[in-house]
Parts: sequence; structure tokens; C-alpha cells
Amino acid sequence: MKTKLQSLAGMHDILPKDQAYFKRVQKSVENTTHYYNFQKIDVPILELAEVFSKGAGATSDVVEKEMYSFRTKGGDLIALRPEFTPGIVRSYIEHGMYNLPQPVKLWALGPCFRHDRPQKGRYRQFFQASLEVLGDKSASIDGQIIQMSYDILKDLGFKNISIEVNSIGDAECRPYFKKILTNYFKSKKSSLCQDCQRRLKENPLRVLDCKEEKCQRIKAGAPQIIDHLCEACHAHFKQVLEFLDELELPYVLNPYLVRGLDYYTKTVFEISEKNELGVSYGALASGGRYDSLVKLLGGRDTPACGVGIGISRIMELMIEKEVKIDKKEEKTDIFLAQLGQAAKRKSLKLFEEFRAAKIPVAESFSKDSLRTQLNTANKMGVKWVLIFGQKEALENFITLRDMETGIQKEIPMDKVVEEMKAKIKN
RNA sequence: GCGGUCGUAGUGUAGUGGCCUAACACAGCGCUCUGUGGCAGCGUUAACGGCAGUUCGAAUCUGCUCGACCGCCCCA
Repeated sequence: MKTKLQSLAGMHDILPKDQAYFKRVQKSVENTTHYYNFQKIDVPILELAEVFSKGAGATSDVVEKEMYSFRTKGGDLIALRPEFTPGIVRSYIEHGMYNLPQPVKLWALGPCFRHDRPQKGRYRQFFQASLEVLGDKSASIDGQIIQMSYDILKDLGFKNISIEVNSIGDAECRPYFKKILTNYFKSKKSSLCQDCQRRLKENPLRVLDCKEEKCQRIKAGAPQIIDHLCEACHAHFKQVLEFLDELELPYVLNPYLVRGLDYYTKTVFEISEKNELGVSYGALASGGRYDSLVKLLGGRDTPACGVGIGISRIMELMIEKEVKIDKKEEKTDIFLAQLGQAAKRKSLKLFEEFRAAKIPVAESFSKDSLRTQLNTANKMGVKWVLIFGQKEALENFITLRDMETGIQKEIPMDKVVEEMKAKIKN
């Protein structure tokens, strides 16, 4: 016991007790994607690092500092996926999916990796689901993606869902806006907090996000991107909002919302759950439109839109909030207790009969004491215990004990499976 | 990547230089027990995150390291 093994920083186990939550979240994604006619795709966890770095922008933190990348023996620079989108786009291009009827709607779910400082709700390995629509520039797609993300969270029992949307323009209008914004802040540079003076150089859009009071006042007068969108972006954004209105989604316009990845264009959004104080736990889902990514990765000019859903975060929040989920499927309702050698032998056979009838039955054949077995059954929370002892074995019946009421009755051996089958049905 | 707080059996805590051969509760395992669980009795397993240092003596002090969490950066 000298060297104690522990999991790596930011990695964690999904223990048996939490698997029901994991399953539940997956099911919700599966259902929603099914109704919206999305098709499942599995892409590799490993890709050429280029797949991720080309579109995200070399300056993005996700790629620059947080990617798990390494060289293979053959010399290729490869990386663990930090997100799904680039891999899915690569697959779309590689398999000529532009020859399929457009748009192509895809979804995926699995582990992603980012090497940043772990914190609560923020891991180096985390599960994400990704919904992507490729080959459609219509604003209705943006609306649908947001709707689906909202549906999933609502289905999982979240009540105070906040949807923030913004448009960050495209290659035509964004550079121009950045310049205007930078100029505005430069003129007030001395009144900004220290962090913001630094942000101004590195990422002027981030200044808009500062919580310092003095910066808040300055940003109130700052130019907003939605006033500086080019005609196409403006029209698109207007339509997106109209769709959201039509869908009656509770969205809020957040002119300060920006994204860390360069490939986003036009619509961006973030969905989170707020607590009583209006403080959010961190984005549970976020995404937007990426009309330039497919071309950037070597495909045809193809508009696209998608969302990344934080499965791990959602799970953790559900566990923390003790969201009730139906665990019926996981639970076993029947426990088979045995007493005495002869009965034990016959019990094994009875257990097989239950299995053949597809009825899950718990047992602890290794135990001899009836008291111990009932104790175990009680801790498992089963509804019925079948007691099979010497007397029963001789006279060919079994004792059924209702664990809630303590009432027992005798059932002829050849009717046991049949009767129990009827019992667990309701 | 930077700054901070913390780390004692499976879980929750007590112990803060010698009284620690590290305590308590619950959980686990075994027995009483081959006939009855949801407050039985008895027994038992099991921890000072790791490594070095200071000291006559370290769970307790120092350094490094690993991990968790918080803030920054950033993000699912």
C-alpha cells in the first residue's frame, strides 16, 4: 500500500450509484434527436491535431493551451478531441455527405478532453453530446437547435433555464466592430480595471464580460455588435429571434456573449440553469452557427449550426439538486432466500427458471442464515422475498414474503414463476 | 498556465509536538443463527494522500509533490 493509486487530475469515475443519471441524460438526448430526425454518428476520440486547430483558431485557448496533443511514433501530431464539431465536420467532408439530401443532421455523444485547471463542473475528461446540422443556412435551423437543447434540459427536470443569445457577425462585419470597440475602450483605458486593460490587448470582446463596477459603467456606453452587423447577419439574426418568439422560448438578448472559438459566425447562444439568486452553475449547453468551418477544413462552402451539451455538468447538477429519476428499470423486486443444503441446490435451479422467464432476481446463495438474507434483501429494497427452506423443498412449495407488510403466503412450486411475473407487472 | 484554501478507515467527524498501540458514529465482514429484515448482542476489517526535512519525539511544524475545491484565464 505504499503507492496509492488515484485518478489523474480532472478525471473521474462515474460510479454505479450515479449510472442511472448518466443513462437518463443519454436517453433524453436520444429521444430528442430521434424526434427531430437526427442520425447518430460516432467519430474517433483521436484525430490529427490539425482537425481541431484549423478551424478553432490558433489563438483560442481551447486549442492553444488546453488540447491533449502528442506525436505518434510515425511523427503525426494527433490530439484527443476537445469537442465534437471539428471531427464531425471532417467526417462530413471525408465521406462526401454533401451528396446526401441537405441538410445533414447528426448527433454524437462521448468523452471529450481539455487540459485546463479542473474545478467543479469542469473536468479534463468530460462527456458531451453534440448536435450538428450541416448544409442549411436558414435561421430556422438555429431556432431548432436551441429548441432541442431547451427540450432536453426541460425533460431532465430543469426549471429555471436561461437562454442567452447574441450574434457575433461574420468575416464581413466582425473585424470592423472589433476596431470600433477597441477604439472606444482605448479612449477610456485609464478608467478600466487592471484586468480589463490587459483584456483590451488580448481579447477586447472580453472586456464586456467584466464584473468590476467601474468597467460595468463604461461598458454600458460601449457600442454593441448587434448595431454593427452587416445586412446579411442582421437579417439572419432578426429571423432567429422571430423563430425563438414563435417557439415561445424564454431567451434573453446578451450583447456581451462571445465565443472562444474562431469558427463561430452569426448566432451564438448559451443555456444555463439559474438558482434562486440568479447565479448560474456554468453553461449546460452552448453553440451557434459556424458557416465558415466546413470550407476551412477543406470542404465546400457549407453553412452549419450546432450545439455542445455538457452531459457531465448536467449529470452533476441533477445529482446535486437530487432530481428524482425513475430508477425502476435498475431495481430488482424479488429476492430468493434459501435455507439448508437441499433447498440451496434447488434454489439455483429456480433462479435459472426466473432468468429464462426474464425476471431479474436477487440472491445471496453464499449466505446460510435466513436473518442475514432478509437483512440483505431489506437493504436492497426489494418488494418480495421468496423463502425456500427444508420444509418448502420437501412439500414442494415456496413462501412468499411481502417486505412492506410482512404478510406471507405459500405458493405451489410450479406456479411460482408465473405468479411472480404477474406481481412485478404492476 | 498563475494565485489561494484544504487532504485522518468506505462515509461523516474527533485528535493540532509526547497522554496516539490514533478515537467515535454509520457502513462492511463474521458469529450467535438451518426459519424471518426494516434500532438485537458480541467480535472483526480498515485511515493520518505521497516523499523528504526539523526534532530526543511528528497526524500535528517546514519544504516539495499528488489530488480536491475556490478565484483568474478560459470553457461543456
